[in-house]
Amino acid sequence: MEKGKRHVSLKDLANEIGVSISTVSRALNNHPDISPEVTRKIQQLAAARNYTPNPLAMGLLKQATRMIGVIVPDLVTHFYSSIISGIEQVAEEKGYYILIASSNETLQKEIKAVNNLLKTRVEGLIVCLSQETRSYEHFDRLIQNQIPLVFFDRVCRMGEVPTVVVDNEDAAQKITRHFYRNGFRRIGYIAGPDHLSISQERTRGYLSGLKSCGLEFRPELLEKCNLSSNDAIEATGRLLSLPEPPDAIFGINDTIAFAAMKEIKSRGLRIPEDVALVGFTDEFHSTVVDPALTSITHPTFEMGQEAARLFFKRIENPEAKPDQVVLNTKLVVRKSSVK
Amino acid sequence: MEKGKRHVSLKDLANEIGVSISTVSRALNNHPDISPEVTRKIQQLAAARNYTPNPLAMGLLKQATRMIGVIVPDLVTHFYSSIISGIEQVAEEKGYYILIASSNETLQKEIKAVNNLLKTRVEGLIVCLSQETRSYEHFDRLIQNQIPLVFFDRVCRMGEVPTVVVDNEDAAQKITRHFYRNGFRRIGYIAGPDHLSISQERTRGYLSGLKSCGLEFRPELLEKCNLSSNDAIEATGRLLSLPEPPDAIFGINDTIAFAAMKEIKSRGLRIPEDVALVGFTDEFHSTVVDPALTSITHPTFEMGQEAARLFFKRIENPEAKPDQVVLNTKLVVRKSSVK
DNA sequence: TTGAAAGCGCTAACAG
DNA sequence: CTGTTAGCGCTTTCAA
Repeated sequence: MEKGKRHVSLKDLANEIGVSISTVSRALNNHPDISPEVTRKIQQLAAARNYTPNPLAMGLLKQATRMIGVIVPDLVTHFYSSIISGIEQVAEEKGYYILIASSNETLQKEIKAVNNLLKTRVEGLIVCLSQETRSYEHFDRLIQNQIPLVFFDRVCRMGEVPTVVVDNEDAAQKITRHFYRNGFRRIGYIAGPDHLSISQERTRGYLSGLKSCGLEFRPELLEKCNLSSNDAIEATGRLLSLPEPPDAIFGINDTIAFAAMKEIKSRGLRIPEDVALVGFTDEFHSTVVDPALTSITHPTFEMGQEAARLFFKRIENPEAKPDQVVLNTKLVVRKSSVK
Repeated sequence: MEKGKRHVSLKDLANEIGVSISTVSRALNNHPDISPEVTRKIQQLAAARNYTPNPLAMGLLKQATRMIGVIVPDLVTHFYSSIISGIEQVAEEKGYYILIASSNETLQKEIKAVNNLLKTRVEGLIVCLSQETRSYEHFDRLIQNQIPLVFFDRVCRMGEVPTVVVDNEDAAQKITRHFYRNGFRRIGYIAGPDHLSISQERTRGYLSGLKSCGLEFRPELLEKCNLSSNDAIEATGRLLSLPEPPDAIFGINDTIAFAAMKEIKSRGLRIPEDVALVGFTDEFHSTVVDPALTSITHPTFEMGQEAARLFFKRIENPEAKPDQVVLNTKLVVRKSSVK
């Protein structure tokens, strides 16, 4: 290996042994044409020299980079990092790498991430939409060009693109009924932006949950916010300032549940005595807050795994009808919602 | 562009216009040799056809992939994801991508991650050691081969490798003194594995802090644990079961601080009345737990930025003496440590 | 059984 | 001003 070069190439091996590059290539691929002894010798040298095939060269040749782009709304929320871990696990098994980008919940950065990832020649994308995203041209381009695409959690273009979601309507219904069973009657709900699939579905579950309990829907108890902590705090404030404030609230995700908890406490109200609270959060954080938070836990790691599996299915069989995987959630009851 | 091909190449453009590939290449690079009108025409077509240079080809040619490998102990802790965001931001400015791998706190996966990332021809690595790592051959190989390497938070081979850390000794001293000032005298400390730089340094700060307050060091108040939640719970248990248990505890990181909080509460003890608690955590989680947790906050995002900057410095000037950046922490006092 | 040559997409030295 | 050629590392015909 010449100095300055950090990786051994087939050429280096070929020169050292005194055979041609193609012989080395074949030997390393266990091609039957090459004599066993030559093969052995070459493989030994390759191991000794720490040879690994250059993925750039392979990529050029095969037009396949073995890289998947993953776009999430943010990196620091446990929900997404856990999903990423799931994706990574399955990808690794297949010898793929993932390139992670964050949209920061903005459409602009999402579009940029799509473009950047495509520039790097990822073989396809696994995406959770940003909360701002309500036009989908940047994804339609991919669909037209047959670039493998999978959505999870916040999805669009279902039917054209494989998706992994949880049964959001069911989850929201479970929460509403749980409140009812525990004696709460003025059930408030802090939703997200209307155009998000998860928000719509959970709102639907909230409404049908109320209905099935024989409760009337009161518009003032349904608050909306963008998914930021600050906005959620304000939304909670509005609910609590109502002439007849709710005796129970559920927040559409992690961020909102915690924000609501902060705001309730900061007003000197007790949970669950004055206001019960349920959120969508993970196991760990739910138990560390006080009172422990009743919550819908997502099977995040599995969501990631499933998304990756759908991705590979897509690569292997691009023409097949896209799958729609729906995972189940679990309502874990803790102190925050039981008087 | 032939069908089936997902990306336009110089050749495609060249054929379409009827010039040579090199003319197209030069035009796109604004080479002065090419006539202005030809340049304009080519650039227009390239834009229309959505041409982007193939990074694989460039990588092959230039022997530079513009990718950085990042290895962290885990992905789901806010501390690391926030650092990653910082790295990513600086990398993006330089037109670099990062490839993230998790060691899962094990040496075995760390070694594997190093090898895998090198296989993909990343230009170098930015790493936080796993808690198990006490032998460094896998990094020495990189150092010998002049492959750019930066360590952050948990570091080794200082002097040979640029590092970014916080002033851990100072931080631990701050905590100890804070306890003392607030009337606590039996100050317990839950450390991590001995071989970790952060653990050593914080222990040193704990000891010097005690000394400067005129307190005697009691060995039974210094507990060790691996950095898992369960182990931290046990360590806390041991402290609390002491004949003379501590009236204040500080935990070496996020995970441990939360675990300690759980264990203290589960024994029916009050914070801070029975036991005061201080941790190393981020802003957000510190305020959502109850009581709000006094803590040392790391400038995580800046740590990431700084690590990336050191990395590029290394690439640009491989011979320079490696920098050792030390960032400051802040003690944010909340309810958990003030009676 | 092995080698030579072409080609994946790109740049740069060399010709014209 | 533009085209030809070689080469980055690899696989795969085609020849021998």
